[in-house]
Amino acid sequence: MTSTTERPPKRRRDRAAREREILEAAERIFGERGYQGTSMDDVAAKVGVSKPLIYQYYGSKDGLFLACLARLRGHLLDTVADAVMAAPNAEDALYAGFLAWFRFLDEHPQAWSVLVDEGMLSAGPAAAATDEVRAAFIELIATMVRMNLPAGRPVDDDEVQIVAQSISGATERLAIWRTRTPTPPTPEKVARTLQDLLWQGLHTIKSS
Amino acid sequence: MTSTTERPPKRRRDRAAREREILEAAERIFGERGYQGTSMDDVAAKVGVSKPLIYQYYGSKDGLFLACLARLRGHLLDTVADAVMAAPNAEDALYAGFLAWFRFLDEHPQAWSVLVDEGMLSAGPAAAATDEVRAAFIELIATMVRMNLPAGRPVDDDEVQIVAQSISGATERLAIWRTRTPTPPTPEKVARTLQDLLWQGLHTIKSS
DNA sequence: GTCGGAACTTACTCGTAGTAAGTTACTTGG
DNA sequence: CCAAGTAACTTACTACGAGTAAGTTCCGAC
Repeated sequence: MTSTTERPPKRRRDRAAREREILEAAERIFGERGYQGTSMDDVAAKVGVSKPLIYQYYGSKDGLFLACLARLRGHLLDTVADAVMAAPNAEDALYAGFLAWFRFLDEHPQAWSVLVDEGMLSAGPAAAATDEVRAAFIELIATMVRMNLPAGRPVDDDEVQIVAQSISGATERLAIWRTRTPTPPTPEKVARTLQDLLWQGLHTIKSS
Repeated sequence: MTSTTERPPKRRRDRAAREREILEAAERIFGERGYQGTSMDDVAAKVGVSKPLIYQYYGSKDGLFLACLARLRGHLLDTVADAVMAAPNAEDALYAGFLAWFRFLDEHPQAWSVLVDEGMLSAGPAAAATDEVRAAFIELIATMVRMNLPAGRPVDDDEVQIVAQSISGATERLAIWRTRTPTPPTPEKVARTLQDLLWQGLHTIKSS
């Protein structure tokens, strides 16, 4: 007999638990299919919950994506910043930062595509959020670049910006390229080559 | 009297003329609002034509976007390649290539956003097309890099790829940054700084 | 003229973001 | 134990944009 009390599979959970559950599913699906390729119905189905609940908790698709981003952003930034700060000098810091970046993205491929590769939007809050992550990195790089220069001398800020933007763009593109190449060079190789490419040139930044 | 013959504003045109008209409108609107922000109804309304006609001529939204891309791609590639080829030596070629790139994008801002900044998609033919443009540039850069190296010596292809990808990423990010900065440095300044940053390091590429 | 094809439209389908309004289960005071 | 009260959750929509089926209108050739 189909007893009326036979419904134990998934009961109500409190808000915090459900939010975590939703966030986890969203990270997976966004990572697999990208922002555009993911529908809110997909996420709802995966969690086993109805769509409006997700809207109640996260407000919008952008809001959900943003929440996924926030975690990754912190994790990635910390990893790279720690590596940079632990290095004994500027030359090593440059290499260590690159290495940490490429290693992290190797080890968290779905994080990667959520953050940069697929997630890009033309406009809206999600794009703003990825830009924030980028801006934070660029600031980190600019700081490193200044550290590398003769102390006390004033510096051409435009040149620092140009260099920092270049490095950010280069590392991002390299990361994308590595995911799309069947047998990419190791993180060590890429970091080493990039360091070689940039190290000499970093001394050419002029005073302002 | 509202005479029945008072309808001269827009008559039928032959296919080629309409296609050009649609393409022109699409380039403008894609340039202003990005790929995602543009609807086929918008384009149809702008031209003063119904949506299915656009589908008949261009097949899909991707197809229309692709057609916009094709023109720009050729124009931009030619401009940069010409500048590179006209330079007397590798050092000047590097600078000339950067300069041509930044100048072109300064002079065709809407072209720019269609091509790289806003147009990015997660998947589909449009993304493939922008990737093709990028791939063409990377090949051009790789060729330049090889030219810059001692002739006859075998070269580490991984390192050339890493360097070419880096340069491509750097120039793209710099272009985006310049459009978003109120008073960006001149193309000359950016090209000069980038050249200084990279020139020394380009000699560190190793034999394979 | 009338026939044939190219140019063009109306009126849909389908999928997905987002919402209004209601229903069900848990909790807490009496 | 019971009756609110509220948090968790659902059904059943709207709105809008991509893409299509099936036609209608104009123009040129014979």
